[in-house]
Amino acid sequence: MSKKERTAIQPTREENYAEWYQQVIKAADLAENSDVRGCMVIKPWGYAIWENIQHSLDEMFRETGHRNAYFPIFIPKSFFEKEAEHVEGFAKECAVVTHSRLEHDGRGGLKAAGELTEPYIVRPTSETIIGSSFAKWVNSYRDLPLKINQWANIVRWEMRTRLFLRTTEFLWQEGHTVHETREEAMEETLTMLDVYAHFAHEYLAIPVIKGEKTEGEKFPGAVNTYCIEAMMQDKKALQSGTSHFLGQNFAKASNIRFQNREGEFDFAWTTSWGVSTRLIGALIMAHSDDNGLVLPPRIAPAHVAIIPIYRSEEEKAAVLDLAKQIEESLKHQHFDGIRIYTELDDRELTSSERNWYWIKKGIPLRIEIGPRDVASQSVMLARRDQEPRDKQSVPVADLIATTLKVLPEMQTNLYGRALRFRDENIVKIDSREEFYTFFTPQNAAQPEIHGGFASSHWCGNEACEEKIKDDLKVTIRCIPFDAKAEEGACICCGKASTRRVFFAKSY
RNA sequence: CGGGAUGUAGCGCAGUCCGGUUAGCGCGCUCGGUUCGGGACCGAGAAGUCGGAGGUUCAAAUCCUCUCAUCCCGACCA
Repeated sequence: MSKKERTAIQPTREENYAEWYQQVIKAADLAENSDVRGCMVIKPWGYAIWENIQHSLDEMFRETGHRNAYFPIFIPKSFFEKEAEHVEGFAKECAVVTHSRLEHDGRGGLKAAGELTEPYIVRPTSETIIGSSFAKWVNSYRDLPLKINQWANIVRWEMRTRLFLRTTEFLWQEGHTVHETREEAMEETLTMLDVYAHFAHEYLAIPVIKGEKTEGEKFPGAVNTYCIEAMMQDKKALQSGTSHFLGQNFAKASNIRFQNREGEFDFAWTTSWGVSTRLIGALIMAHSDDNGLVLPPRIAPAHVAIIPIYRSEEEKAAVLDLAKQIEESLKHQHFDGIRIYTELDDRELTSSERNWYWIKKGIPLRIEIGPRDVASQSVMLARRDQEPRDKQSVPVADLIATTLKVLPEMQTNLYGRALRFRDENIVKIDSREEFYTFFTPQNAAQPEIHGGFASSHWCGNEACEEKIKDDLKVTIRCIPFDAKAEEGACICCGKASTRRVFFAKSY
């Protein structure tokens, strides 16, 4: 009780959250910085998580009537200029291609040559380039709705980057749809937000709050932006996905028109929505602990690490024999429709080293098999959602049944844990003083640690939002959908308000 | 982009203030042996153009200038 256990990750979350986050990524070997400023190399274990995210989401997109397509990475500058707010929002973070070739500079190096007549922007988002195609594809109301998704890479020249959370280049999906009516486009916008929320809940085991962004926080060029917001373990908010109702703004900019049922021309109604590799950052910060990554089974690249333990060659033969037999039997199983992947780790390392290796990588289950187990025809089973030394002996005959029972149980357990944490850290605050105290760090040395989410009244005035942002670096994360109509006073100015919104510090 | 810090072996660091033989330490790695069910131990060994460029000096990891990268704080950021 008294002696503190050594944790696999140092510092701990408590000691230095930002550094802990970096160390978890390193220990799990998810990604690393590259030689290109702000860009990451996503390593196999991290990329496999992204692929799982892709597969699961892609099925949901397909089921909701979307089809995948691909559009150019380069966007002519003139396309970009068509939507004024859009330009305003993205201009400061665009990579611009101005030349088409390299020539020898006569000093042993190369210089850019072949200046383009019109510069290309490396896509920071694709509304405008996709819009130009949509304008050609849409002629009649019979062509609608048009529901397209693209999996792509994006470049935004951010000043400050952090692995997965904000990188110069990142991977994402962007849905772009075109509709005949405002109502239909709005329905699509909200449907896709639901898909994201469902995905976060069911696969990432992360509870999210669905809501609408304020005028100040919405997507440049959108009429309405909806989002899912999640709470990380440092109690900060992470915007995990957005869905935009674009009205006719982009249709007008890209000239997406169709002949309606009366034979007249109408501008179409469009939407766009996306989630990115940032979700991996959310996953890390929602579940991981001081021993490293913790992965919900439904998104984990592999589910069971099998760790044979032996001394002599005879022991090795017997133990490996059982290990292989177990691997064989497990890897054809499915839980929740997901195929179980195993990792038989017989590297020449001590068993505890191999054990800790997989703990740090967040694999849901570890199975240790030693000579004693061969004799008793049982194995030791350890769950990543429990302490490293909590293990249970399971007869080989029951192993498949136990695995199939435990994996979904862990998924539920992780969600429950995250939900409890979040709800414990959402506080209704009605006094301005209390609000300021709540968001003022207790310890100046660790300004990261603060209260959580505040559910407070807001009058709807942008000036109040701005004031709170300036004073506390706290923003309105969203106006939640499930907010009940309620009389109250704005936390900032005291004027009448009709509903609460969520305030928090965010990533 | 502003303020601060850091950059020395694969990783983590000392050495830099106050310039001086052959640049150290821990982990990791290789070889040999003992170990192995909670991050093993003993012995031997390999590995570094001190982030890069330029300068000062008889002499630079150390001083000066510039530059690149990373981290933290800010500004910025669907």
